[in-house]
Formats: sequence, C-alpha cells, structure tokens
Amino acid sequence: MVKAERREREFNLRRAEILEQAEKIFAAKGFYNAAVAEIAGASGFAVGSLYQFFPSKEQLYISMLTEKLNTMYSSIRESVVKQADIIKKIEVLVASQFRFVENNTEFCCIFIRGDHLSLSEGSVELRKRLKVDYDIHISFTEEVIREGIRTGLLKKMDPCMMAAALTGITNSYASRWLTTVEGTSLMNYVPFVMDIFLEGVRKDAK
Amino acid sequence: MVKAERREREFNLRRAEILEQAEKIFAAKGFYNAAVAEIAGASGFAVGSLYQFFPSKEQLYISMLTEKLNTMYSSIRESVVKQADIIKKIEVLVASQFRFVENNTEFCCIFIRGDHLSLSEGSVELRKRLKVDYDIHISFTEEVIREGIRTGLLKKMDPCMMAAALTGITNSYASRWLTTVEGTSLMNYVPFVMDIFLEGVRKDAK
Amino acid sequence: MVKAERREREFNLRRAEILEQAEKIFAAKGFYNAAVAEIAGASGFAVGSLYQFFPSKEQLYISMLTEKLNTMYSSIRESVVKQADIIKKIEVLVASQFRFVENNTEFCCIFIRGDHLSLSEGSVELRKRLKVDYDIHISFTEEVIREGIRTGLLKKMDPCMMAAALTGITNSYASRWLTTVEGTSLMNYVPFVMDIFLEGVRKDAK
Amino acid sequence: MVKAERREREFNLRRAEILEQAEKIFAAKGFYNAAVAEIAGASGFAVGSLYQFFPSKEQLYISMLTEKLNTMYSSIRESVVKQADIIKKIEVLVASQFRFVENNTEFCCIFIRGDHLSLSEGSVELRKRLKVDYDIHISFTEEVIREGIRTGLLKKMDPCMMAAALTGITNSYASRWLTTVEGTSLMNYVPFVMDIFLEGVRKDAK
DNA sequence: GATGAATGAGGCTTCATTCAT
DNA sequence: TATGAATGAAGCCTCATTCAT
Repeated sequence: MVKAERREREFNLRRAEILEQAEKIFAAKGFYNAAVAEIAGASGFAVGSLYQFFPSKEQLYISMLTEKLNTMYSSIRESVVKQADIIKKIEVLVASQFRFVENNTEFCCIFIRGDHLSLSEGSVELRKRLKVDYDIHISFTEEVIREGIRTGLLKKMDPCMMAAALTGITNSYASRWLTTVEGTSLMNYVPFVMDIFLEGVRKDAK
Repeated sequence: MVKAERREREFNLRRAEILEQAEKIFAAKGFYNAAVAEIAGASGFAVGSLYQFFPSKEQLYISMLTEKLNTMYSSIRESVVKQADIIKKIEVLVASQFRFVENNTEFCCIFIRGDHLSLSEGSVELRKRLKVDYDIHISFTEEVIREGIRTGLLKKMDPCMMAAALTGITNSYASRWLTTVEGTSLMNYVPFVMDIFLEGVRKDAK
Repeated sequence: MVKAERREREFNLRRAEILEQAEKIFAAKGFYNAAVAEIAGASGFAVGSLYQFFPSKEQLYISMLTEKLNTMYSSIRESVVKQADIIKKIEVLVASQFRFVENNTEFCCIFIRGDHLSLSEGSVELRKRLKVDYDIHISFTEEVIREGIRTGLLKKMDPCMMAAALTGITNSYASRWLTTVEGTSLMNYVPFVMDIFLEGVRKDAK
Repeated sequence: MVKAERREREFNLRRAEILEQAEKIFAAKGFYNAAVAEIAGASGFAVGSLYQFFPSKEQLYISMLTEKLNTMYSSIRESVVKQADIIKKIEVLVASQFRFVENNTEFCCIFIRGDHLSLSEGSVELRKRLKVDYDIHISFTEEVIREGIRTGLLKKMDPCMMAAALTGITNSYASRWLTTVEGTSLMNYVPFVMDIFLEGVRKDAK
C-alpha cells in the first residue's frame, strides 16, 4: 500500500527534524547538560513522542553522531574516488573533510568536544561503532596512500603511520579553525597540509 | 611555627591523594558518571571531607586537569631547552610528550575523552584556563620552529601552521596508541614523526 | 477548547491540595524542619511532582503564606465595607479577624511562629510581599479610623497610632487564644477589644 | 582556692562574648542560616571550643534568648516597683520596655522574627521556658493592674484581658518602630500608649 | 499516534558535632 | 584545655523515562 510508504517518509522527516535540533543542542551544551525536554521542544514534539523515534537519550545521541559521520565519510570517499591522480586524491581527501567541517561547524564542535567517550556504560556500544567507522575511514586513507607507494610517488613507509599523520594534521587544522573564530576559510589551509605532508618542513637538502 | 608547616604538608599530601584517585575515576567514567561519593571512598575520605580540599566537584575536576597538564607542559619545556640543536629540540619535544603519555595513560584518556568541554556553564572558566595553557604550549612550539627558520634549517613558512601540524601528528599518534592497546612503546613512533614532519612523504624529487 | 480548561482546573485542585498539606506541615514543624518529601507524601504526590507546581520549597512556602493572607485580608475588608456605622465597622474588623483565626488555627500558628523572616537571602522577596500586604491592611484600618475621626466619633489623634493600637490588642488576644488551648471561642473577646479600645481602662473620671 | 574563682570568672566572660556575637549573627540571619562556625569565628574561638560552653547550637540559642529576656524582665520589674503611683507604674512598665527595645534593637529583631518556635523537637523545651518567663511577666503586669482596680483607679474588668491589651499595644508599637527605620525615639510613643489604654479613643461622652 | 504530567532514584552539597592531637 | 579536620546523615532538586488519556 502507498499509505505505508507515506507513513515511513513522514516518519523519517520527523526523525530528521529531531536529529537536526538535537545536533544543535548537544553541540551547544554537551550530552549531559542537554535536556530531552529541550530537544523535544525545539523539534516541536512532546517529550513522549521522541521515544517513538529513539529508545533513549543515549541512542538519540549515538544515532545523530554516527549517521552524520557516515554522511561525511561517504561524501569524502565519493569525492576521492573520482580523482585519478594520487596527489589529487590526497588533496581532495583533505579538502572535502575541510568542506564538511565548514558546513557543519556545530556538529564538529560536538565531535571535538568528545563526550561520546563519557557516556556511562552504554558508551561501549558507541565507542565501538565510532571506532569501526573511523577505522574504515583510516583504512580508506591508508589505501590511497598505499596506492601512492605502489605507484612510486610516496616513500616506502608504514602506510598506517602515514595515514595517521595526514589525519593528525588535518584534524589539528580543523580544530584550530573551529576554536579560533576567524574570517578565513578552512580551504585556504589545504596547501599547507599538502606541502607539509608531502615535502616536510626541512629547508633544502631535498 | 613548624606546626603550620607540617599541617600544610599533610594537607597537600591528602589533596594529592584525592587528585590521584579522582584522576582514575574520572578517566574511567567521565565527569558526569563519576560520583563524588566514589572519589571520596577511593581516597579514604568521607564525602564531606572532599569539600575541605575542593569547593565543588567541578573545581576538583578542573584542578586535577590543569595541575597535571601544567606538570606536563613544564616538563616538556624543561627537556627541550636543554638541547642546543634545533632538530634535537623538536625531537625532544615530541619524545617528552610521548613519555608523558606513556606514564599517564589514564590521565591522557580523560583528556582525549574531552568532557572538559561539557561542563555546564562553569566550564567557561576551565575552557579559558586550558586554552591559555595550551596556547602557551603552542607558542613555545612555535618559538622553537621560528628559531629553526631563523637558523636556516626550516622552510620559511608560517610557524603557527607548522607548529599546528607537528602537534597534530604527535597527538594523532598518541591517540592511536592510547586507543589501540598494543605492546609497543610510543617512543618507537618518534622517528616517524620526525621523518614525516621534516622530510614529508613524497619519494625522491628531494 | 474545554480540555485546557479542565486541565487548568485540575491543576489548581492539585496545587491547592499541596498548599493545604504544606500549611499543616509547615505549621507543625516550621519551614526548616519541614521536608519537601514529607509535604509531597502528605499530598499524595512524588517529590518531583511538587516541582511542577512550585519552583522551590521556598516559593511553595511563600505562595502558601501570601495566598492565604490575601484571602484573610479581603474577607475582612469585604465584611467591613458592608457596615454603615463606624463603631460597627471596627467591631466587624476585629470580629472577622478573630473568625479567620478560629477557622485557620494552624495557619495562624505559622504566622505567629514567624519563620517567614528567617528564609535565607531569598526571603527578601517574601518580606516585601508580606509587608506590602500588611501595609495595605493597616491602611485600610487607618482609613476606617480616619472616617471615625471625621464624623466626630473618635478623638483627634494620629490614626496611624490608633490603628497600630487596635491591631496590637487584636493580635495579642489572638496569640493568647492560640497558645493557650481553651474551650472558649475567640469571638467572646470582641467586647473586650471594643471596650478597651474605645473607652480605655480608667474607671470613672470620664 | 582563688584559682577556681578566677577560672569561673574567665569562663563567664568568654561565655558572654560568645552570647554577644551569637546574638548579632542570629539576629542577622535567623537560627537556621547562622552557622556555628561563623559564631565561633566571630567570638574568636575554635568551633570545638563553643561546645565547652554550650552543648549544642540549639542550647546556645536558647541560652542567649532566655538570659537576655530575663534581664529585660527583671529590669522592667525593678523600675516598676520603685513607683508608688499606679498610673506611674503602668507608664514605667511601658517606658522601660521601650527603653530595652531601643537599646537592644538586634536582639528584639530576633524575637520578633520568632524562629524560637521553629526549633525541631527540642523547641518544646524553649517554648516552655519562654512561656514560663512570659507568663511571669504577664502576671506581674496583671498584678499591677489588679492593684489599680483595687485602688479604684481602673475599671473592674478581667485583669488578664487588660494586661494582654496593654502588652499588645506596647508590642505593636515596638514592632512598628523596629521594622520602620525612623529617626524618632520609641519613648515618644509612651503617651500614646497611656492615652489609648487609659482613656480609649472615643471622643467625648467621657 | 501523540501528549506531557507523574515518577523517584540519585546526585551534590551543607553543617552540627566529635575527637585525636 | 583548645583546636579544627573529619564525619556522614539528610536535604533539595533534576531529569530520563513511562503511561494513562
């Protein structure tokens, strides 16, 4: 029946609305200081109604986090695979992460904030999920780098360590940008990442 | 009088004991899931006694965090200034941070965890304090790099961006090590940091 | 909608129930020895429910006090204005206060008790509210007396002092009656108040 | 031995010092908001030391209250018995109460405040003591009035009611004066009390 | 399905009192 | 005898979750 379809579509719309408001409030106050009632109010629902979309505050938080992160990860992957050149791939990897940060400031603040790791016992689940997702992302980065090594463009070095370094630089710049309100765009930092990651900071000798 | 001295010494000993236990518990459960009563119990004190050392749970948390961080920062600085060679300085900068992480696993988990940013309103104070301390540390790193530029060892590039990159790589490795329980020592990663940061990952051309 | 109406009516009923029980308990134990949990229990509510009706224990206390006092004041005023004769007005003023005391023994005990003046800092608000209400009542008494002077029935004397004297005698009798459990009705004291207030206690000479 | 004597004298001095400070603090904050530690600090003693003078906070409060009240009562009685004339006696009764109020504003505020009636269970004892003292005072007043009746100066009326009326007027004026900070002296009110109490407020006819 | 009032466990903090020094 | 750190019971209040309407 079409009814069921429409019902599901509506359900998902409402669910998305809640997630959107939850994101804002969690970003502003952190997990523990955000009240379920507040999120409900902001989404235009009654408290009880939230519990038809999410079984608990914690699950709401987890869903919000993982779903958005997956969005980010897949958009990054999507952009990267389009590129043929390895160097270009790395650049797009960094650039698309930066773009996501710029477009989702609030969300990223949550992430930097990091109370995902403070959830009582149940956090185990979240931690696992996030770790899995993160590891997939790192593996993807590693794969790109491995390809660079294979094609002789990059040094022969543990790709895992290289991926971690690249991610470290990228995150560090994103954090700086998030915590220090400036006028500049994060995209301006891409060349810095590329230059340092590829060439290092030592002067000549090279 | 000697009495007052001894009293103060004892006071500080007890205070330190509380901080030590608090660190463990906060590390294990996060700020919100750690109960004051539990910390008191673990330190061998009655609940009320904690309040003679710290005016509130939040202040206890803040003290624990800032005091330990300052210890880390100063020990790093101390090690670095002993070195004459710029490259050595950078290496020691990374190595001493890694050493601290190895010796204070629990504490660093807290820090990574990051609920410092979730404290209700009062967190403003903490955030400021941490930011100030962090900025001092970054400035210190920058200064080392600036010196490297001046002596012609490092590229002419915004030292701020370079410092951020170095810190990013270091933190990324530390996080990896903390979240992935292995047998290896973090110290083994120092050469990777140095190599990538100084020479980059691009193959020859140099 | 009728629903909202009924909801409000129910809300007020519950609120009134709480106020009634609170009155009893505050009267029996005073503000500080009365536990919120006890009041909740007596009203048939859970602790948390009280906080949907009153934002704090103090506000509950304040509401209970001021609302009942206003009831008293207005019932007194209402009775008085009905009378044409000045002497009768004064008599009704005294009598209706006595009637209220008789019908609200517990409440009056609270008032005599006087911990309204002991509430921490926040009491300032209560003190103001009570003072305002009390002053209005005194003004009303003064007005009656002023009218008596104007019509030549009462001596030319500061009406404020006269009102204070009348209130003093009335309160003194009410207190005596409240603290000394007897069988007699307070109403029997009305003639005494009138006689002493109007004629004084000196024998003839007049 | 003289030593014991001196010891006792010192003991009483210290005790008095504590009572004096306690009076101020209780007056300012009420029984429940006054902290034992604060009273100790203000008196220049350690917390524990207070407990060598008074077995509990409540007993300290009770002692402070009853001792000072007795001082007042006896000073009043002393002044009154000196007078031969009945009318003068009544006047002195009122005047000396007013004088006490003027010289002990803080103390009287406590008394008006009235948390004596809010002490938990133990209050029973205090209430009894105060009642006994108060009744003795009332009896004394009654006795004066009875004498006035006997000598034919005052109407034949229940002396108890007359005493209550006189006390009511006096207290009412004292309260007004205490709560309304003015420049005038309370002593100016004595004639009003006398006039109203003796002659009443009705105009001629007398 | 939607609502939001009711629940009540649990947390932080206070403070009178004790007792080892 | 004086001290004041330690105690721990008890209180107020919050808020995620439920369930009758």
